[in-house]
Amino acid sequence: MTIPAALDHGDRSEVAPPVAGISTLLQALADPIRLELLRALASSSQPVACGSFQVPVTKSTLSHHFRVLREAGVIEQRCDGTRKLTSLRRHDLDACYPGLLDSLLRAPAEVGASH
Amino acid sequence: MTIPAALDHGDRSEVAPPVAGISTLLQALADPIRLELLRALASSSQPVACGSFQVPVTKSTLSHHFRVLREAGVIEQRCDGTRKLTSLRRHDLDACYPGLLDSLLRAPAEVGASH
DNA sequence: ACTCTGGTACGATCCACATCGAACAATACC
DNA sequence: GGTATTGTTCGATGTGGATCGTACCAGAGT
Repeated sequence: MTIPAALDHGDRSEVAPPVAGISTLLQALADPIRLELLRALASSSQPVACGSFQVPVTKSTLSHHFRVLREAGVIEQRCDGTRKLTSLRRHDLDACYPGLLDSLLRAPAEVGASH
Repeated sequence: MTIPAALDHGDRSEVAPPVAGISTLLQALADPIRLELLRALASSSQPVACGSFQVPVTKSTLSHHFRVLREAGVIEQRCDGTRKLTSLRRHDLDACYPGLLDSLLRAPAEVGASH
């Protein structure tokens, strides 16, 4: 079940942790800001740098949100020079919770997620 | 989208509130206890009395959880003599968030949801 | 070397919430 | 009437989390 060392690209600094349990996952996704981040990530095919998200929080708070998403197994981040590219772990999520991500993305976005 | 008054049965003491927004809904379902309640409700075809749930909390806390679920639009409750029968608003949920409920119920239950 | 730029880490603050016990309300039963 | 039974409501409490500012760190560019 563990990834054979020969197949695991050694340069991944952060071995993707398992996707979290369902309540942890829901908790991670229950925050409006994080939901917005999820949508942004889902709507872009390429990994996105943390700084290029338009959310009304400071960068430290943003960093916190990314940590929560990462620890819940929702996203993956790899360093690229001075910035960090974030991408959705769509495949893993679909494997663990089939249909969940799709149904969330299909849901109408929260208008004015600021409050 | 609002229900025409002529079609809305006036005798419903609790006019089923609209299902909440996605983050509120996720927040409501993120709690392990409430997820357990959801599963119990989903697995029984008939409405269930509040007291007959086997969760490790006092009845006041249980009442609180039911209130959260009710206000999020997840459940519906109607009085029956001395007890209150709770049922899942499966249809409304499926209408608002297609696939969400199914994917949640398909997810593996959190083992020992007690803590 | 210095200086941006992008991001993390740490402390502090504030607020929401899960929990409890106790008091209360309403129905059923004797 | 009284007494269970079933739930709700109301403090009070503790904990977790969302937020911020500041300090810090690592690359990239000059």
